Amino acid sequence: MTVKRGANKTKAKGRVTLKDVARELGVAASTVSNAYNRPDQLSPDLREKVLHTAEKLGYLGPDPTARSLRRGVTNTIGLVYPSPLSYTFTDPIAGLFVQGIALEVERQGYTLLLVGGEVDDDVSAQRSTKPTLATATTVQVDGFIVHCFASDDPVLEATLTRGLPIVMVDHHGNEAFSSVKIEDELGAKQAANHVLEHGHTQFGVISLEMTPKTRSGLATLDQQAATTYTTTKIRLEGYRRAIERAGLTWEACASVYETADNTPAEGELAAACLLAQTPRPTAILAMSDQLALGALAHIKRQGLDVPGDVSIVGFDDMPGSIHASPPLTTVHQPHVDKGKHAGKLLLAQLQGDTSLASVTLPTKLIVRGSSGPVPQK
Amino acid sequence: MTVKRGANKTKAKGRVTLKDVARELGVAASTVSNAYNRPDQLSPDLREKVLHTAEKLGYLGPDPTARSLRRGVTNTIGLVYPSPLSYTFTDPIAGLFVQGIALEVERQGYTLLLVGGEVDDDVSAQRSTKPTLATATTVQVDGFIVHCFASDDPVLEATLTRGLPIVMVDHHGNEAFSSVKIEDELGAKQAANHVLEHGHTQFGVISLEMTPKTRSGLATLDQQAATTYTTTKIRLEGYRRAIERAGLTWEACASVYETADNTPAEGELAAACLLAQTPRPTAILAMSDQLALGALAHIKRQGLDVPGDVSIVGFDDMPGSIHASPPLTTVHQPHVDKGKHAGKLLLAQLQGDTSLASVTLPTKLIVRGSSGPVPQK
DNA sequence: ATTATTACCTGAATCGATTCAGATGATAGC
DNA sequence: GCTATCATCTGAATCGATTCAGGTAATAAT
Repeated sequence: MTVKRGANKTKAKGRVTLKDVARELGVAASTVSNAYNRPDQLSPDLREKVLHTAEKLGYLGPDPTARSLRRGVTNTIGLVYPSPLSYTFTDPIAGLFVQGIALEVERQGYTLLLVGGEVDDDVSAQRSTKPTLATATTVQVDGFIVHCFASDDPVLEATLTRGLPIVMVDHHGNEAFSSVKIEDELGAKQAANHVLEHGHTQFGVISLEMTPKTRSGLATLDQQAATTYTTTKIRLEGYRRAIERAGLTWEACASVYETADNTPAEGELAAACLLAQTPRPTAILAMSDQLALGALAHIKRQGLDVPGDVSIVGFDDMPGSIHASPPLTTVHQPHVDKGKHAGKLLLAQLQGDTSLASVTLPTKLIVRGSSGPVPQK
Repeated sequence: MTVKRGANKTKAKGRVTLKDVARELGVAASTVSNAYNRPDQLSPDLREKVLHTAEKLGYLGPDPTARSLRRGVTNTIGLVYPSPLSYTFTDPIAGLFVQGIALEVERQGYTLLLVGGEVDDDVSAQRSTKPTLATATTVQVDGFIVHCFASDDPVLEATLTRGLPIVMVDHHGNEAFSSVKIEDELGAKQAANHVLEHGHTQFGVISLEMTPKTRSGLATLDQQAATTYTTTKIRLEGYRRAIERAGLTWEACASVYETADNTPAEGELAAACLLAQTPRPTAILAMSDQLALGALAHIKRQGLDVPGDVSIVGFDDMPGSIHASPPLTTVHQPHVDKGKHAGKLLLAQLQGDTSLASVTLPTKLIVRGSSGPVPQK
């Protein structure tokens, strides 16, 4: 790594404002404003002069903040995540969702503000000696798209107090907002049924976080029942219902491992733990492809064959899962579409539509190479 | 897909302001402000009353825009891309870069505003009947991180006119700003040398965009020379120098295909075209893994073996490349680190550091399965 | 008992624009 | 020649807070 340093230009001290331009030219401030915002309100001549003087004086154009204050509009949409952005964007599917939102809102002139949950470490603790409000309450936006799991999440609450238009994403059970979600339960059932049809009867479930205060490890029935993250809860139920519907008993046939992070590394830990159970699961149901891919890596490293010894079914169909070896069987969900719908719904609200809409997108099982019949013997 | 609609709550009409709270309580506005911003400036008793009255009246806390105007600070960093966000986030490495930035700036209380280039289609043309300034000029931020290729890009120019602190990323040749880049030329040389060492003498180069107005197709020497996107230009030079250094002639040994988008689909087109050249290239040098992966897919579909018949070397080492089959040989660049350095450099400027720093991060050749000796025959 | 602190609170100025109801003069209509 | 219309431009109000130099009254110091 190479680093070079040099001197910088001196920074402009006193800022040039619209008023300065007006004074210099002997015209009213409103005229200068019009030169920028309503060219038809003044003679082309004068406008030319205004623009020219502005340049001469180093006026950089109307200050966006002042304009927003006066107009009452920011042309910005807040995309809120419960976790720090540095974690959120660890997951490749975050980008797809952003892409979808952008597809809808960008051409309407909106920009996207990323708002992450609190970073909790000593550095931020030190920062919090200053009186800080949750960033969600201090952010300048016209509306929010909230990607949130738990109803009691502080970030969510802070966001709600803003009284701005909101669209909730992947959040089940709160009918007070417009929302976009997927068929989580159906998706989980599809995954489980797939391996059930292949004769599997022992399952290892790799679960996403169940509550905000989470740690890696096997989850007891009680812990499972205490799940507050709605997506996790519903997928878990999907797995369970499918398994029970097949005449099996959940407690006897499925071990559930709760992960603290949605990362391949956690998937590896989970797999290691689940493979140590007796009887050993022959099928792994993972709530995300990130986890599934980690599990896959670990299992192969143990010298076991996938799907010969163990079948794996993921969830999300993230880009890359198709390239795994073997390619990952997974439950596809339309990430980009989710973003598009969220954007569309928020846009409608911003344009005054007060009706409340809820969109549920379909999931689809994609059978690839990581799943197969239960091993004989 | 399921859609439900229902009635929404009525929206609050006249907004409750700090002044309303002050009036209701018979105190000065400054006191209410202090209740929120400097609790030590008033008695706990009164503060309690203020907060309570605020809640009673439905006051949502200090308006962020007004606060920003007064304070002269937004606590927001603009991340500027030359292309629309909907395209930018098509590339998985965009997320990694965001992650890196967030890692640095998030805990300092900054949020990230995504600013994309102009969407140019009929819809936005229709929008432009309104007098709109480039969004980069209307966005409320304290500073910019600009990810930009061409020096003459209008988005870049608009950004510069703001007179705010800036860090340029992946932009070579402009020493007037702090910047973060990678060893692009070295990386390209590493890629080319790798296949040269394996005896290859016929190359197909799959290039990224060379200019803003670009279209897919073979690029003549003139077109290559006219490249304005600096990253493309430098990588191209790297390939070329390595090849000439090996005693080969660029024109005779390398066909260059320029792609319009950095997508696998374009990579496939490029591969199709390059394979049709005579003599047929035995090694493909792609300027991104997205392109390389597309090429790989196409070549395998043609019944050719990689690396048996054709070697492929990518660039970027994006997540997923390792899972390709065969795993992709590529030039690794530290995406997250790039973000971190950009964030750090901007933060320094925001804190008053006026020195100008330029960081160049190393690249590294990662040899995996997609490259091998030149086919005998 | 007098002065110095301290704790708590207020008023007015300010941040940088936008907006809209007019004022002014010039042109057009009859 | 007189009114109506039009094209330009201006002034003042406003958006919603923050800040800082004081002002009081109560407490502490001498």
